[in-house]
Amino acid sequence: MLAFGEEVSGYDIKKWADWSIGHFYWSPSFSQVYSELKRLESHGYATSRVQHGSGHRGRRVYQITESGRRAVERWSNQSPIDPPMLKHSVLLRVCLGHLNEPDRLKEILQEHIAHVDRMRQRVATDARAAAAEPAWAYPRIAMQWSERYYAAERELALQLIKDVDEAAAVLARARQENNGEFPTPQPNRWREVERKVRATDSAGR
Amino acid sequence: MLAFGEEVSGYDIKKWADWSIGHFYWSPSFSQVYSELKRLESHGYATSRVQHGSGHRGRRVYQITESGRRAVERWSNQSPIDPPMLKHSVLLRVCLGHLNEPDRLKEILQEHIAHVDRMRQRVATDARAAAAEPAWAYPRIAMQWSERYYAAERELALQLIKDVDEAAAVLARARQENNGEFPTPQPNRWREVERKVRATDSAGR
DNA sequence: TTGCCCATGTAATTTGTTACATGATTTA
DNA sequence: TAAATCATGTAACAAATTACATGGGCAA
Repeated sequence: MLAFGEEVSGYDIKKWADWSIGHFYWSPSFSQVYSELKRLESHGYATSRVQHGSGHRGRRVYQITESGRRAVERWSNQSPIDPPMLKHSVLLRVCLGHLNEPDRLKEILQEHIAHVDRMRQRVATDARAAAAEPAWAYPRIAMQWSERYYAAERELALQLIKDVDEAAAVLARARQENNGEFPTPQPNRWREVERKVRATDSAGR
Repeated sequence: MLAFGEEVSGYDIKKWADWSIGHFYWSPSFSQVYSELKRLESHGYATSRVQHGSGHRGRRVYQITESGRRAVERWSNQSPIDPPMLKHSVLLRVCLGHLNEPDRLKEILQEHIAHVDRMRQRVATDARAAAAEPAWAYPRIAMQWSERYYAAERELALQLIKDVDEAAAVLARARQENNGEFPTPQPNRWREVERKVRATDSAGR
């Protein structure tokens, strides 16, 4: 975030992260921001000074160095693009759906949708605000992406609510044919499947 | 994953995680799987035994206990539903777009799309395979969700490629008006914006 | 018969969070 | 003037990865 050239404090960075990149990249805790800033400085990627007076009790502000700018540019241009990492605990619950009542599962999905809608509203407002500064042109299109991402997330969750009924029906039918017991998959059945899938997968390339 | 009732080893779990859960929840490293299994056992949530012979050099397999089943059921039903966590380094690069040539940025987005397409193909095949086992009804709809998620990701990236041109144009124009220098945002300008946004945000609730 | 993948783990390290401490400033 | 928020940090802990070690089975 220092790469935008502003002189900012750790507190600023955390707040800004919550506001913008937090939507598509997790926002670190305050304590980590502070310690990473120190690390950046020790590597010569940033310099710091303490701002006194004018209503502050000594706030340390950081500024990127030329070496730091080059390093982040190098990262952005050349580092391998690793796949996005997602930890979607709601989907994890769906995957373990047989442990919940279908209605409870759908309730959880509705709550999830409500949260997504709130986030979408927020990022939409922020994206409009970002339009005021030309320097924020790229952060702005990233925020617009987030807005559309939340919209997609909503639609996917709605579809999933329908699918829950279907899965519940499949399980109920299998249970009947299995004397009321939850059907256990054939031991290690998924391993054959995975092997077969991987074979056709590598053949396709 | 033990909650499906099968007796599995750490290796099995890791492979299965890569295959299914990995699409919507990150897949842990082998070493973590092994140590977490030990922890589960120490808490009485699972039992283990060593399988000998038949082409194995002593593989330790784990099975969930009743206490473990109740614990995961409790988690799934009652634990607070925290928001999904995303770490999308491609979007991070877009956000830092002013460090790259727009063409390089679009190249990165194209590579990302290619990766997404591969993953989508894989999960689609896996989801079809999962249809064979009634016990996999819920994992299956989770995989179908992943398939649609990848489809959405693709569309979002395509839109973003268009937006990059727009942002590049905005920046170029601002640079001209700024004697060829990259425009720096007004110091802490975003803080006012954030304050204003938050104010209207809380008023809305 | 050599090299590769399967399989299981340990140790060291990195990454990131929570809990706590502290004081200054704003606002109700 | 009390409570909330701004602001900066430290210490302890938890989560997760990488590097490494080891041996068995299988295919060229």
